[in-house]
This record gives sequence, C-alpha cells and structure tokens, in this order.
Amino acid sequence: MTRKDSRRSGCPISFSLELFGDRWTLLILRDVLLKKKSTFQEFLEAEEGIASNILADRLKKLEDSGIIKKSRDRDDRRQFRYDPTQKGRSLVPVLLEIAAWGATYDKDTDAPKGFAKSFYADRDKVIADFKL
Amino acid sequence: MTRKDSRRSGCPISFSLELFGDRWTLLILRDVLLKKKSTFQEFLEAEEGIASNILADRLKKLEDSGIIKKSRDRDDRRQFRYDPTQKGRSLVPVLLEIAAWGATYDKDTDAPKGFAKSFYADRDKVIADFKL
DNA sequence: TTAAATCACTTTCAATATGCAAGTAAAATA
DNA sequence: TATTTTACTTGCATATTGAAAGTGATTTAA
Repeated sequence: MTRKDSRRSGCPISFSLELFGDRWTLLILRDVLLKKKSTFQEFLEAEEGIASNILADRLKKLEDSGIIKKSRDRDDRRQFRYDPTQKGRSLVPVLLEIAAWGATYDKDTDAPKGFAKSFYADRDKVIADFKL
Repeated sequence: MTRKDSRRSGCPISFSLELFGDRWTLLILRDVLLKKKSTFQEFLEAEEGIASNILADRLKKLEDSGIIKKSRDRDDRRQFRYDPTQKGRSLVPVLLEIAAWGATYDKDTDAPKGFAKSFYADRDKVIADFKL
C-alpha cells in the first residue's frame, strides 16, 4: 500500500500555492471574483494577455479543485460560463490583500487612489463590499 | 526614447505576482518572515526541497526588489544572512491570508488547530502577533 | 438556406524555466 | 594542514510556457 502523495508538504501556504502559485491563476480569479467576468473570451481579453492553451489548462484545474463551476450558457449554446463556488469566493480576501500590497509599493499602479489605505483601515468592510 | 516597460499591466495584483507569483518565492518568505530563518542552508532544508540554483535566483530577485537584505554574518564569515526589510515585513498579512485559506480547505493540514478560525475572527491581532 | 463569424477550445513547436547532480571557492574547524 | 562547511555556480535533461494556427459546434448575416 504505497501512499501516493504528490504534495510537497503539509504547510497550508504550500497547499495554497500548489493551486494558485503561478503567474496566471490569481489573475483569472481576479477577473472571476472582482471583475465579474465569466466567459473564455472575457478572460482572454484581459490586459495581461494570457495564451488560450494556458487559460484552458488553468480553468480546468480551478474547476477540478472546486473553485469555479462550468456551465453552458442558456442563451448562447456556444458559450460556457465560469462562476465561482463558495470555496472560490473565499479567495476574495487573498486577492484583496495581494492587491493592497501591490497598490502600496507600485508607484505607477492603476489601483484606485486610497484603496490600500482604506483596505488596511478596515479589511472586513472592504472585503464585505467586494463580496456583494 | 522608447519606454521599456516589462510590466504586464498596471493592475496591483499583477504587480505583486510579478514578484512572488511562482511556486517558491512565498515559501522562502514564509521561512524568512514566519519561521525566522536567515541562511541559505536553512532555506535549503525546508521540507518542500527547493533546488539550490532556484533558491539563489529567488534570493537575488527578492534582494533586488528590496524585500530582503543580504549581509555577511559577523561571527561566521562564510555565511550570509537574509533578513526582511520593512517592505518585506509588509507581506506578513499576505502570507497569513494565504495560510488561513490553505488551512481551511486542506483536510490534512499541518497548520495549528484553530488557526484559520482565530485568524478570521481577528486578523489584526494575529498579524500583530506574527510581526513581533 | 447557405456562408461567414463567433466561441471554446486543441495542437504544434520553439523558447524559457525548473530540477538534479556535480563542481568551485572562501572561510572555519579538527 | 587537511577536512568540512557554506554559499553558491555550472551543465544538462525534462517540464512548462507562449505564440500561432487549426478544429468543430453554434449563431448570425446575406
């Protein structure tokens, strides 16, 4: 009975990074969770320019791990929708914390003026606002 | 005057990911910030098993971006110390938020029992405790 | 009714990044 | 003085990424 365990360790940070520790996954989740995007095309159109094969791969991994759920669009049967699950929505605080850090140290950020400051002043409030 | 801008976008999340959006950087920062490790050997010994060339590369990038500072050990001149700057310490909340998420969804986590719950109950308190 | 678009991918292949093992140089220890 | 320790670097095989083109199922336009 050889236990096949592909995990690097039992560290919760390592666990998280195995899911989103790469250049693209959190950008897709930004679009899903903060920008309310839901189709393949919308993700492709993001400013950062993800390649379609990488996007397909990441969407599949996110679906496999229960972060998003895929469904066919009722009005246009060519399209699929990718919507967050509750597990996915629980990543909003992670995204906002990362965004606040970036907004703080990037002197050329596109983040709204005062975003980091108000986030650090009352995290729960900003998080609650984004979860609406 | 061709403006050389290697950034993918002005998004603060993208900015952050360009620094630590990979499999290893945040694990090194976990060791620096939460486990108080400071030498090359200590980082190499982490359970996840980072390769020495990758470690050297990441430490250089972290130093270049002002997250850690490198200095020679006064007592053992063979060794270098890698210590966090203030900018580096400001990543503690990011690490804890990621850890709390991982601890919540990993049914086999090594995180202390109750960690996620107490973190979500009072983020500021847990963050302050780790910054000591 | 048919042709052209659109959508969500997949495939191919070159470029880049990662990982393993071994090697190097300086400083400390036996 | 020889060995060990520390912090790397180098070489090379493998894995991942990225750009571009292609596919098949709808949908829209003519």
